[in-house]
Amino acid sequence: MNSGRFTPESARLDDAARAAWLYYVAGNTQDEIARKMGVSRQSAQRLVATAVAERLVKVRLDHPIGRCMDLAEALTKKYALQSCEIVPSDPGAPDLLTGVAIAAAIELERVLKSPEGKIIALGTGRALKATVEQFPRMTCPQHRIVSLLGNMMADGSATPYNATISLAERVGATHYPYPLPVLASDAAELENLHGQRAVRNTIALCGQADFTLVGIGQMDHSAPLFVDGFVPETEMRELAAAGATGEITSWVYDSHGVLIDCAFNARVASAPLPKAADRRVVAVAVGAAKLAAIDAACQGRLVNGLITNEATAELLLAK
Amino acid sequence: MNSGRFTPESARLDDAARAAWLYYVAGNTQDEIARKMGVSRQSAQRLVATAVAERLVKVRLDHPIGRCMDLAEALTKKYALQSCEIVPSDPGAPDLLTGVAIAAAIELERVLKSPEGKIIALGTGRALKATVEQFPRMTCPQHRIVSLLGNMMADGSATPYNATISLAERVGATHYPYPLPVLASDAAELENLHGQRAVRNTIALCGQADFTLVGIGQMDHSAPLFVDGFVPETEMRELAAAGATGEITSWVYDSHGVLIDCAFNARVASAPLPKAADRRVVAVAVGAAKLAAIDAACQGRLVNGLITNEATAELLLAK
DNA sequence: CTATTTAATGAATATTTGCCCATGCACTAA
DNA sequence: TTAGTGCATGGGCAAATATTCATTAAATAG
Repeated sequence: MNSGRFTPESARLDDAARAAWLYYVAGNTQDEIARKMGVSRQSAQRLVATAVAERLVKVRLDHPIGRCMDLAEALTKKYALQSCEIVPSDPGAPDLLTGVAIAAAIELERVLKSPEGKIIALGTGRALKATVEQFPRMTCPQHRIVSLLGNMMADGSATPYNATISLAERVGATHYPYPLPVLASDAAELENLHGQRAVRNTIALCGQADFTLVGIGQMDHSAPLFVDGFVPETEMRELAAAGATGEITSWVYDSHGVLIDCAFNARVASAPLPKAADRRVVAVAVGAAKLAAIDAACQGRLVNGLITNEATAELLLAK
Repeated sequence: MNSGRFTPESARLDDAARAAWLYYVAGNTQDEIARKMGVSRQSAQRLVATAVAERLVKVRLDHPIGRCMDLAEALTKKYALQSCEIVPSDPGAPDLLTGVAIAAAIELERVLKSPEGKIIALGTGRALKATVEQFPRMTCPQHRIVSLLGNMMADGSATPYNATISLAERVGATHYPYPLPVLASDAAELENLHGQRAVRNTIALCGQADFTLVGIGQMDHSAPLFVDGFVPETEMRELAAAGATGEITSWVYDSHGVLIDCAFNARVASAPLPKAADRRVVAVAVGAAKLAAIDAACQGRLVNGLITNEATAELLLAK
């Protein structure tokens, strides 16, 4: 079935999807698929592999693993969370994002399935990007998806960890990107930027969000803010000295989850973190490096929901 | 790590879910899972197999083709078909023939790629014509292509929906047109026509066809037989009164797919529809107007293969 | 306590899958 | 037209997975 008749690219994906269906849904061997589709066994293998690589194949596990449920309950109690989801860890790869990404996608899906139009606010980062990649294509134009912060550096270049646009594309919703850099050069410029009408509107939407999904950044040498080049090493050291423990949408907080009153936070252009306790603000974060940052964010009620994995959950409870 | 904390059964499923998670989400080999969970490789394999058998693992294909394959499977079951192919619909043009034409051409191509000489029997109509137009030029003179019916009207003029000749030209195979009108004026003339040596030979070939591809005609006011002028309005009304639901190569059948014993069918000059269940008889048909006709043809086993589109398939299943 | 049945285990083996590489075909630029 | 480049193809083989089967451990009845 080597249909190269229309656009070759979409035909290739069509065939890949078809092979993957025969493999995963119908339970054929690759040999049978090869015969049925009229290609060689190796080609059939490549088609199946393509479908996986292109993320056409989504696997999810429909079983609450007892250990994870226990951990979720314990964390909910410890931090007075509204929701907590723990996925199994791979002991060999405790920082793997796929698992939590699937869980977060399922959570998000639940919100987006609602027939009433909702406002979804998203942060940025690797965890958010992985979440959106797990998201199936669906049609729900009734919702609005808004970005909590920009992903531009001061010079206008962008980081690739933008979740809002990809998610909005997948679900066909209207979306509101955040048309500012992450950091202003000083408080005066910031005021100027925030004066723009479109920006004010976007920030207002963020405040009304029915569901807010963010990542959590640590503030050590492996900090996303530092690694991605938003903050130079000198400033990182200053922040560390001021007690900076973690960061959500660039707002830096201390070990109790209280925003630090400092020059850096005065330059942060992101939307304010939602205060209202009745809105769902969920963090997706995994890894020992983020431990203190996650603990602080939960303590300080910066978030009221957490999606993480078994290994991280155990460390949090041992803290 | 075999947590035997609660009932042994739920612990077993917990372990199965965990193993499946490590396998499908984290991408471990069963060997690695065995080491991590402290069991033998075989046990790890059994855990993964258990999770699949217990349907804990849900695989979803995030591609339009996936939906089509699900529909194909459902239709195959509903009508006990040997083959079923569903192509995506364009919601804006649900009756567009291009998609099914490509699918039918691919199906045909597979048969013609065989090195042994095959006999291919073709009907007529817009769907068949579109199919042949999608057919690539190839050289396979080992096959014989035979027409299941004529396309002349009683006065000798021809409709343009002839597939046999164009297909034979494209592949360089010998072909056998059907040198009769669609309808004889009465049973006596028909007997006379069928007595011709060439006609008898052609009909015999049709009976031996390895692959038969036909269209399906509806029998309402938009019926091809009526629109193309083979049947006058008065006779259409008579046929409708007799329960005529659809038509394949002009043989008219009722809502259960049983040929109607009537004056019209007694005048049909086309080759008999293949009876043998071991020969592949595939219909190409699309559109809400043809719904009842397709349903009846499948029910009555007039065909054992179906090529249609998503929209039509959904309507058929809802029937 | 023993005999019998049942289920679980891992060794051995068969099947299936993944990957590398030589080959050849199509396309491009000269 | 031709040489060059890239890319899909399928053979061959190693790795991974599934299955079979004999053995052992656990459960149950007598």
